[in-house]
Amino acid sequence: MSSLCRRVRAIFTRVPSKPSANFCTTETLGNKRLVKNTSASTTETQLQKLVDEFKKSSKSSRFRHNQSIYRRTVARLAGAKKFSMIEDILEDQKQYYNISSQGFAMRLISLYGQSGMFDHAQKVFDELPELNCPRTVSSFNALLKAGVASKKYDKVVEIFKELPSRVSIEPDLVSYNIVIKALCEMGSLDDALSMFHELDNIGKEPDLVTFNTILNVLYRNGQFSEGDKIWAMMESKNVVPDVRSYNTKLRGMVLDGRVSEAVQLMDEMKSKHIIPDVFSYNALLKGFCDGKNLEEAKTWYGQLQESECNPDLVTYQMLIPLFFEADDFDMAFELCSEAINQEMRLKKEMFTQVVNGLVKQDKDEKACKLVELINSTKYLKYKLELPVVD
DNA sequence: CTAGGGTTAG
Repeated sequence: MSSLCRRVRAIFTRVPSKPSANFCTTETLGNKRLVKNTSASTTETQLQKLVDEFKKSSKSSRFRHNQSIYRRTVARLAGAKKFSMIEDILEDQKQYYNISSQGFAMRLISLYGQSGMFDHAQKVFDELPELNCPRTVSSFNALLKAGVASKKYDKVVEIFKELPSRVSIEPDLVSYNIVIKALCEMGSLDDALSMFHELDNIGKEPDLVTFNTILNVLYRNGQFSEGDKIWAMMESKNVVPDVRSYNTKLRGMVLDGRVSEAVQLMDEMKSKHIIPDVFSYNALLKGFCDGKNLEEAKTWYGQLQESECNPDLVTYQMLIPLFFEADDFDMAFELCSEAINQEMRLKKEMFTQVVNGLVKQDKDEKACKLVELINSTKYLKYKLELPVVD
């Protein structure tokens, strides 16, 4: 291998926590040789352990009060597509008396929704009376939301149409907001808009959430003047736009190529004491990334750092490619370092590009520094190989 | 003590 070739090599290797788990076994199936990595089954075992621990812990009512541990655990299992494990955990919860408290039952519905298991969510809703839990508009809304979360938009619309009369529930504004959201997500913009306009007829006033949902779908789809009309309607109804309203408008302007107007809108927000958040900054940064405007991107990244909010994964996923594609590997290096310090889970490929670019520009010291920084982290699941430097 | 709705990139 030529030395140049070796120099630019920065290959990622998986380093398991225990070396003994590193070996691969091969087996033959017909004429194919399959490589079976034992770390897969290690994960399986770990997750099963997690499930067992969880079920044990949930005997304690104190544990059951902890919402976030439910979310995190279920999210992790869903990420690994271990749906039967999710079922195992959540069905197990039904034995506890507080399932009859509406909040706890709704949590199950919502957790099933979050995992994409809408049928299970629906089953919990159907079972509520047996669980001594009254079905109300709140649990109905939890079910609708579960449908949106699991992207079963047709189901949301269907349930909204037929279920209330069957179980005598009166949908409220929250129900409408969720269904409007579902219609937006399934691309039925016209239906979403007609439901929005129909609110008036049924004696319901759209609120901030309704407006933000509609504004988002309009601006996102390039219907800028329609969005502006809705914006005006919102103000005429004395619904005060919040940071999310502004963010959706910022993204609209950027999508429309009006980046300097977006900058002005940012000033307008500040003058109205609406503090821009990381979504606001990301919206502007997207504009500068699309326009390959490195200087403005640097400036606004600086503004973001000085602001009360922090850059997030989206910020770095936009900015790092902007700079390495323009061969500004020094800036890419800075961004990577900051991202790592904030424990951002960037893809290994992104780091490879930066390391390779640094090596290409003979910035070996930085290249090595970056690799060492990555390898010293505990939160990243991969390791980099040090570039071979002459 | 546990409850419901709206935002970004790739």
